[in-house]
Amino acid sequence: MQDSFPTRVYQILAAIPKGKVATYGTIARLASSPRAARQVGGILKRLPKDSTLPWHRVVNRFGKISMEESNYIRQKECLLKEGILFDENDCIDLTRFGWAGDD
DNA sequence: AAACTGACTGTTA
DNA sequence: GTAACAGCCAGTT
Repeated sequence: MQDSFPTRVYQILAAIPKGKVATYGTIARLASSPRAARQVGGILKRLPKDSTLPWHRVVNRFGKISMEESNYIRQKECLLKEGILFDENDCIDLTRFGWAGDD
């Protein structure tokens, strides 16, 4: 496809199965830029207000939410609501909930 | 157009 | 085992 990077990220985001999470690296890889993990975060941070994309399904490679506290709480709530569980360290078990790009 | 920034990641110290 | 450093690359100013 010829879409620009953010567009690809949006489409990948929309493709994350409910109850799964993707790391920035995974999304970057699927967006054909394996080293642009950072940029994925940059895009999510500046997501358009009218976007209804499941941005909350994106965490860092440790399965940990990587943002300031206010949004952190909001994201965690969303994930819990989708059946994603956090361990005592507030980390998601990526071996269980991590999305490999194939459901 | 050039420079700065960052919701990451992998490697070294 | 934790802490710091450096690449990375696309968005923003």
